[in-house]
Amino acid sequence: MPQSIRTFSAPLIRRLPEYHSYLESALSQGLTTISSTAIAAHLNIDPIVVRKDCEAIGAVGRPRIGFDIPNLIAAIYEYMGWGNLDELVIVGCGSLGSALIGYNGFKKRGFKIIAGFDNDPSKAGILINGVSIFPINKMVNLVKRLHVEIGIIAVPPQAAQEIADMMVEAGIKGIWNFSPCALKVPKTVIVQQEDLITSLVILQKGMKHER
Amino acid sequence: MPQSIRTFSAPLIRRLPEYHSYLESALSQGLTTISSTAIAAHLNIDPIVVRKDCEAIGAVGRPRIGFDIPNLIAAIYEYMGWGNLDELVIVGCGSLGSALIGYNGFKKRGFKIIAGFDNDPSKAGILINGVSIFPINKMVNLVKRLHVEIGIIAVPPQAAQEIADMMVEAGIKGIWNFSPCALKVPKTVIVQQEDLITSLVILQKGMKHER
DNA sequence: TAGATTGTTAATCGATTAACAATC
DNA sequence: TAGATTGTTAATCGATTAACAATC
Repeated sequence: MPQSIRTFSAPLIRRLPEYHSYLESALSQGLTTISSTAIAAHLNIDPIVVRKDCEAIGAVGRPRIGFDIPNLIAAIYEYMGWGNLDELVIVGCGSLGSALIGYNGFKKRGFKIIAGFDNDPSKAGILINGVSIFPINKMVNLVKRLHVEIGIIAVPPQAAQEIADMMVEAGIKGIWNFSPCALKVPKTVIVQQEDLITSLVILQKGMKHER
Repeated sequence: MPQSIRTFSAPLIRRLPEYHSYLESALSQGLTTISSTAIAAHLNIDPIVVRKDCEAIGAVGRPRIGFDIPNLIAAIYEYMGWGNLDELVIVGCGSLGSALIGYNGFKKRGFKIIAGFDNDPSKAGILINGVSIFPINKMVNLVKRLHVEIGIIAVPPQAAQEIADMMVEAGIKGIWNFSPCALKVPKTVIVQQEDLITSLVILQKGMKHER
């Protein structure tokens, strides 16, 4: 089945890395096959979900035996696109921005922050975790020239829309927005809102609901 | 309608703060009422969604006129619980943990980080953004004594399960987990997984889907 | 009144869960 | 063979979208 007609589903994308990490550990323990039941038990979810997800990414198992672990790992790796490298730029190099630049998890998943931008002139020219920081007025040209398609916004909310406009002008197609504010962008540009506090409220509400 | 039988829905919780921020700006421009259509147009969503959400939080509008802005703001404030103060502790004060401790957005939404813990002895006793950092072996007692119910985990993945176990022992009921790994906890404890890279992959997949 | 907007009931859609036949 | 597990089809559930009567 060609990639293009596979369905795209956020819950699936969230679960696959969890399967992957468990499969890696199972493989390192010498196992070669595993049942959906076993994966599900370890992750505390329903086995049917695991079977459905395997089906969605095109992995096939064998009745009575389960799934071949290396195959399943490869299918997840392929579906998640961890083999391709995607380059990112980030605008806003305060404490959150710096933490993102310093985060090691990007590389393993096929992402690389190639430049940072900040409106504080004293930051221009410095390196954070090996990434060069530029003044913000260099952003549009640099992004155009390097054909970067994903931009991270980690600036105060009042500055976020202006940065988003610049990113759109620079040809960015996807914005990962850490500012708690709605951005106006053309329909061709996708915004992934990362409102940390909202996640925390969802946790809090979930706790009250549970009680 | 009492709080307890209102439905709990994550998408709703995500949208309400966006309404709130727009309502605040409309109010500061001297408006006193607003239609769901106007809110929806500004946020690029369907007006029906806005009306449904208003209904869910118990706000009532008037045909032809719309919703009273102060009332709607109050209803959101109440539903989100921004008036109550919830105390948090954080374990792991590296760059991500420090960025969270330094983040200003908690206060406005009724959250406060009251202590940080780290296994690096050189950090014991220091202040980050006014928050005291303690050695990790003080965590269980302090959390028990202060009856803190929410814990943040911002440690490397290989240490996350151990910290989660300690938190459960300390009586924590909700864990906000920034480590990319599944945690095993009793059913009475809720884990909100905050896998940053997964959000980025969802953005990336959305872009490919769009194209 | 006329018409814009709410509130409500029904339809759609997607994801999860259930049931069960196929298969090794 | 017997039985565990897959693969598939159907049912459920919740959220979104649509339709429309009520109302100011």
